[in-house]
Amino acid sequence: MRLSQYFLPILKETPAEAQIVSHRYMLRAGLVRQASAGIYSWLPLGFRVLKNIEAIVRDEQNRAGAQELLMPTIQPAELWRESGRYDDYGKEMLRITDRHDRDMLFGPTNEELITDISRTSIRSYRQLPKMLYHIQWKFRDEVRPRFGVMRGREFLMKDTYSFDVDFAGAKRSYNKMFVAYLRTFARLGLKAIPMVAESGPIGGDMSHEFIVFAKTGESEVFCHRDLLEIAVPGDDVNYEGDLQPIVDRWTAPYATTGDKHDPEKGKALGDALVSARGIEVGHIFYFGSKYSKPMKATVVGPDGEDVAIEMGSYGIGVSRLVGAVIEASHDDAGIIWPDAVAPFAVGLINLKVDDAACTQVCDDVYGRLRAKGIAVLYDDRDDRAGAKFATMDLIGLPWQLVIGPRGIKAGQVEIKRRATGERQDLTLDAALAQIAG
RNA sequence: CGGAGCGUGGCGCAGCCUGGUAGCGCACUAGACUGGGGGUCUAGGGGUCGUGGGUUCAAAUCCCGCCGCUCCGACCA
Repeated sequence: MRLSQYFLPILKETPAEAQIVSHRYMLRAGLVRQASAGIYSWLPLGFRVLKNIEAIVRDEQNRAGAQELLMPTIQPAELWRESGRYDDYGKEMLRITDRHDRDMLFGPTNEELITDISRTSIRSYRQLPKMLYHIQWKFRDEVRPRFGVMRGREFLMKDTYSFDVDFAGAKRSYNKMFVAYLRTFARLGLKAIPMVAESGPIGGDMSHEFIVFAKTGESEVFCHRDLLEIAVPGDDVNYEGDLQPIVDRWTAPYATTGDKHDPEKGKALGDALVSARGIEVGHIFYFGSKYSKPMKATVVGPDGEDVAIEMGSYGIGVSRLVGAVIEASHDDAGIIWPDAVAPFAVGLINLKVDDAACTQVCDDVYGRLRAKGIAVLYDDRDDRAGAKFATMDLIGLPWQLVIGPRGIKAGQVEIKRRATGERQDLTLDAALAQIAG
């Protein structure tokens, strides 16, 4: 993409409303624009990041055996009356009335819908287990939206729901998602630690929040430092095998969010205790028959008796992750995108567009990179070198390829790794080889 | 939902206290000079001062209502 033609509204000054670093950079780098409190438009650069994150989330869900579907944003109130949540949910739920005066709502979550789907289509235990997910916009009418996309009212979320005939099956589903989440966040370049979370109405230990450390995190968290060093399951992980040892390994060390912290246990860890602020990027939990019972989602079991389906739900805040990644990866000059989510892999800087030879080389390099399938943002604008460097640093592309008349004379180009700031003068071929990695 | 604050060209702000010609920086347009870390000069365009009412000869400025947005707290992926 040629920057001269790209829609990238960069802000030199920080908008007054942005308090935390990810929000500031998302506005300044032209990723999003606020439409209303807690509601954002995604501009081209931000949209690319959002889609990259979504693709990784999707890939890992599929790998774990979950199947994608898509449920609507607008739901009938009727289902929520069945589960009893229509009255319980309160003002966070945006209620709507259609032209026929029917009560509708903008979904804050999808348990009711998915339970309705399962009860009409899954009749026998032989059809289980199943894991279904969707990636969809949700709306929660937060009293006080803040921190940009980190706590918006409208947000993109991946929700998986598992269906099993008994607890042992539900546990296997839970473990699959546990492992999938470890892998997903690692691929996004994040170190996310599973922590014991509020277990909800069912109790037990099958509820974990996945937390990313960040100075601006919204809640205080505590964990054993060993958790920061455990290797994430690799591509070869077998989801059909026994995942319990992996889960045990990750859940053995102490790790909990602030509200469940036990100071005694913390003290016992001594130097090994890590206390930090964290951002919740995922939450998995088992809820048994909480919805299947009232909504009569049952299957015929092996013994011919009806049993309520055992369910769990597993969320990842996709849009929130854009903010979380920035919180975890930035410096004073701007964003530092991990390779896996970067909107473009390379920023190509033409230092002197009115130098015919220089532009010739840059155009050629632009073509070669694209031919290799490498996403490149080509700064072909007639602007000062300094301004171009500052823009590239702000938008945080992993590689900068800098080409100017001076280097061309010496047979060299400069590549800069955004994350380290390291710069190398190389021949063009060597630079391209390095970028292609 | 409790407490606090802010709405003035696209963005960041001053002006308001003490009523009297709407201003600055950035961005934008044109030209010239410049050219390896957010350049300089010249000349321009763009604002019914959130909105409705009130006071007054006169309201961005004083008073009241409403709307929007932000911050602290409680709450939440």
